[in-house]
Amino acid sequence: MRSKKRTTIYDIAEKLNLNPSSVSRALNNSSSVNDATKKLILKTAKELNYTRNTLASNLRKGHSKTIGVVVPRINQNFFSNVIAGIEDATYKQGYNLVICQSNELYEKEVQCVNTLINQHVDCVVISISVETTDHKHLQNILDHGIQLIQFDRVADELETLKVTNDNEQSSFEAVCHMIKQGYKRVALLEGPQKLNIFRQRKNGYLRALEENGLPVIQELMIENAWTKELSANATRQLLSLPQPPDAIFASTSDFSALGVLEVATAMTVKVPEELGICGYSNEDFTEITSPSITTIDQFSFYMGKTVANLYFQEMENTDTMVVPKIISIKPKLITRSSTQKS
Amino acid sequence: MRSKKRTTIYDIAEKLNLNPSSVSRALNNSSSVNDATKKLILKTAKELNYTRNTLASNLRKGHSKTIGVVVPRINQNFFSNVIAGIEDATYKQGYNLVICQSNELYEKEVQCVNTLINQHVDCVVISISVETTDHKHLQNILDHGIQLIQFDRVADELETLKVTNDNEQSSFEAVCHMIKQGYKRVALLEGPQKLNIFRQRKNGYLRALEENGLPVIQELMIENAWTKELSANATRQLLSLPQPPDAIFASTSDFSALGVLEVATAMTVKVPEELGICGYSNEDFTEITSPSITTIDQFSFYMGKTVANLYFQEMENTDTMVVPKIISIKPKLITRSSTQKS
DNA sequence: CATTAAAAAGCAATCGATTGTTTTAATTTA
DNA sequence: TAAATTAAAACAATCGATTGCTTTTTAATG
Repeated sequence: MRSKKRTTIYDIAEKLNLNPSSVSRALNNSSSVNDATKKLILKTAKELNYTRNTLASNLRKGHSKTIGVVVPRINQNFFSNVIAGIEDATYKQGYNLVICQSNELYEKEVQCVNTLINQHVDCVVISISVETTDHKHLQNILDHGIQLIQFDRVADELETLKVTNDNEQSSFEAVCHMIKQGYKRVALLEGPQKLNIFRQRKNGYLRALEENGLPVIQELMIENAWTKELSANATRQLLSLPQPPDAIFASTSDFSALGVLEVATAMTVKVPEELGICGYSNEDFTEITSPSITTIDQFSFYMGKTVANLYFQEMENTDTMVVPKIISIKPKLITRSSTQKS
Repeated sequence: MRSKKRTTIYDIAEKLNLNPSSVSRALNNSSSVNDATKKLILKTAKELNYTRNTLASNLRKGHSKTIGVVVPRINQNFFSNVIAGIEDATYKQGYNLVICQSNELYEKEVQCVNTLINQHVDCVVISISVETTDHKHLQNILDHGIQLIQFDRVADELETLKVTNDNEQSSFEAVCHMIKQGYKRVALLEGPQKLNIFRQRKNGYLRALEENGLPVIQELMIENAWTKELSANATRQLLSLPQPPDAIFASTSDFSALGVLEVATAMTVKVPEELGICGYSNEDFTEITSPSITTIDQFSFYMGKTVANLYFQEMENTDTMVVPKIISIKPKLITRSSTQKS
């Protein structure tokens, strides 16, 4: 099994009494090979079951036609959709994807990045882990002359190509929507503020309160409620307040929103009449809970495509300097029953 | 950006007035390099920001330390979990993953496979598309001396390493469970019978009927109901029958089960009292529908790990022949409200 | 028919790391 | 101190494809 030798251009050359270079050119459809011999070479290649050794080819050519992707978790809806989007776009260009997951661990993220650098990928696409505050490893990518595109969770300090969601604006709109529905005490479940996306969402929330002339109430803002369980706990705490909120913006995820909904139901607090709920991400299940959950769609698949296309675009300006560029995608508020107070 | 030249072992050698071979050996911690020089080389390598060119290394070594994965869709819970499992296991061994998606298209699947062969991956892990009936491309993998592992949706005819779910048994148990709950007319929503997994599930269904002395009723078995929409249609059709079923086994997926549930609710058919529902896959949402949906857990993450470990195991028997081997994982029935008739 | 231009094929270096073999240097033994 | 042994480093070929340059062959032109 493992010792089977593969056909190379030398084998083809030898069989046809030609020079390997001609074989190579023929296989690359160069015009400096006679059509007849070209046909002959192609035929023989097929006969001998030849396939190009991409390793050798890329080594010679100086690139790998490979894009490395690092995400916290592959099996998370948002990320797997982004990856699917990237794959969709890169595949057409003959590029391959090498996927790594950091598992939200800084150490593993650094390892992943190093592996990708070793692999000589042409580009690294990354969404950083929650633990990541230091960016030496990202700088290292750049130092190796490798293109770097950050998406979603990006390191603001590092000037690179970025594709982000406009978290601030979408959160603003979500909270405005809730206020317009008549909710007056809107609570916020925050994610780790280390991550810029969660800071932005908080800012959107604050701006919405402000623009609607509502006070900012500290006890209605719960830090680090970014899992279903943490959100459930937070909800219990919030609903037991002397002055409980009449709405909760689970800015971290739909899973958090789900946690809220479950606790509310358990405590016989009526949603949406007594409590409005808004999540984030538009997971499939938000449509089918009862009541269905208002949320924000991030266009994850499209985001992936955007990332890929950004790379190909930048590829083309060979000689010009790389200018840090940020593409911001505007997420869409999906209003559902969980916020239909009226 | 793109013209930045990377440090090679030659650069290090030149700087230290040594031979590249010594540098290489030092970096590989060979014993035939003096400890002092080894340290010096390592230090210089770090200074010059050296990283090994895996392309060159692999070319020389004759392998790529890369595993190619082909799945119908990356962003499908089951598959992304399997991939996460594979990644988890392979990462530790210093292997990389190249991921492709066939989008359920035969043509694209063939293309993916060819790319992976070109890439000289060490192993291809595949779950075939719904369109795939022909297996030349898989044979081709073998012919190139590349290890091949099929999982979940496998081509029975091709003798390779396989990791599968025991679909027959789990379906049998699911239907038995429903019958035990008192359901007497259990309908079946089938997937495309081209795929062996769907054939097996049907067999399990049939065996359950037989062993419980229930008749097989043709009009209760609906072909090709493998999306939410198709299942919804099928359900409408089933529930309008003069003698409608009192339970539906949506053997294709939980999404199908969801379709069933929605139609039942719309038609004011009470679940589980008047209609039992069982899905397949244990998607997250099955827990939170009302009622929650009985389903079957496939241990997808574990399945991925199993695939990876199978490869590493087989790696070790260098000289022995590869014996076709099948690892069958027993899925687990998760009983929930949607089948609690009593 | 000789000369020139163009087409086709061959030659050889290159990408960067690895590794079997040889040479040199250092150390040990007689 | 010379010979033998061992350690360390140098040399050179190799993996397979690509590509600039040279040579050979063929076709075209005057």
